[in-house]
Amino acid sequence: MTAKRTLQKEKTRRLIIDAAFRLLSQERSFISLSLREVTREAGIAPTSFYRHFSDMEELGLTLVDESGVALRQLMRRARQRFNDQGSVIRISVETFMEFIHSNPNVFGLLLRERSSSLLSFRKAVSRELQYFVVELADYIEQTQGYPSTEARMQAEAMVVLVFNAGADALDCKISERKQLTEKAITQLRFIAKGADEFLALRK
Amino acid sequence: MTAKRTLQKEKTRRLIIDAAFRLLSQERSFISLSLREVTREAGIAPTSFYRHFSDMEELGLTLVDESGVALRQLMRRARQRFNDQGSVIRISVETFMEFIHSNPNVFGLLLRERSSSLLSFRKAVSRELQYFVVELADYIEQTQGYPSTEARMQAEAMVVLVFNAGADALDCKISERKQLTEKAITQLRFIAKGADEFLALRK
DNA sequence: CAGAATAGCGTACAAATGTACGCTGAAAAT
DNA sequence: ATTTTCAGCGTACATTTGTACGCTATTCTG
Repeated sequence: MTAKRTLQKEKTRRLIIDAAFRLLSQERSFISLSLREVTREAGIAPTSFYRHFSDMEELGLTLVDESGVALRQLMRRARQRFNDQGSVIRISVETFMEFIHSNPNVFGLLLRERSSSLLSFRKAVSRELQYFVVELADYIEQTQGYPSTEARMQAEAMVVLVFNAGADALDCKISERKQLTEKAITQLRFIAKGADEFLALRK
Repeated sequence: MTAKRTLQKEKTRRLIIDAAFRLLSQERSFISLSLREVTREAGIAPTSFYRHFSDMEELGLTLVDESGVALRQLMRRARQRFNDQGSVIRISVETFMEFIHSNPNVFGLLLRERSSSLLSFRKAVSRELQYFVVELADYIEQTQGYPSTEARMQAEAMVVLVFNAGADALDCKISERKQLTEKAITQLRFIAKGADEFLALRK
């Protein structure tokens, strides 16, 4: 058995990851973090970092990945609510906004690294966003009976708009977030109605 | 008179600004540029930088500003084309895509600093984007007769989507850009049609 | 239990950074 | 003509960075 060691290693790895997230939360982009800074915050020696990640890039990709997991959990939660109550659009947007409110650092990471200077980061974020898009497109395809191309376009537009609203939400007073949410909802309704009309005309 | 000196100073200032743009063009975010790097590229001594900017931040804001000017010029060009030919949406998107193609560094700056870790940068980019939004909202208000709130929302959604398509365009092969453009156009048409329907129902 | 493996540490070093300080020569002001 | 101004430079220094190297103590393997 190799239990104790593996466990301890996992623990230190978590220290590093959590330290990085903590540093990110305070208005800093991942690229601006230094290896030493992260290890300092984690309470380990700089060189110990290499026992867990070969690179700051590797750590960054791990963070993006973890953020993606958090987002997917959110999606599931939102989908459950569809069945119970309210409009799809409203529930989706509101769930997303709640997520941003309670995980600003996680969302902030995805937001910033979406246009990172490192291609690998951009690709990683883009991949995470695709989960969102695909899920939503499937939903649209099934409930509205749209062709998949159009469903995909609609879903993509919606995700982009919600993501953007989230970015605005991070910078504005919490009192203004409600308004921001309503704006996003209206914009998504534009799209939903527009796609509907668009397809009707094509028949 | 104080002509010769002022002129020379202006010239060096341009050297700095152009050097920064040049460095940005090659897949680097502004934050990652160092003062020394910029002066090296500009061919001046590091300390000379301070004769022109107190800060790298001040230089960055200048770059955003100059990019904004370039964008506004673009808007004017697009508006002229409205009168001649084609649909508003198609012309707008295509003009934008052309801009990105011929000024990837300028667009890249705005794209990345939109979610910069410096609040001042985010505000600056946001301000530049507002010009776009206001112009478009006015156009919609006048040609379609929408209430200004809805026109604004529609314009904002459109700008966000086009901007996003631009981001994708930077990363994909040029052969795929045409497709990306068509997708954006379809998405904007969703919005246009949707807003129309939305307002019709409210009457 | 003896020996191998390895997580984490401390030391060390070269490279790069921002910027303080004082100088110089040319342009501007007097 | 003399003095003042000031853009640009060179030197200098304290910080910070990434990471190579070897040691130690603990855990795992046989």
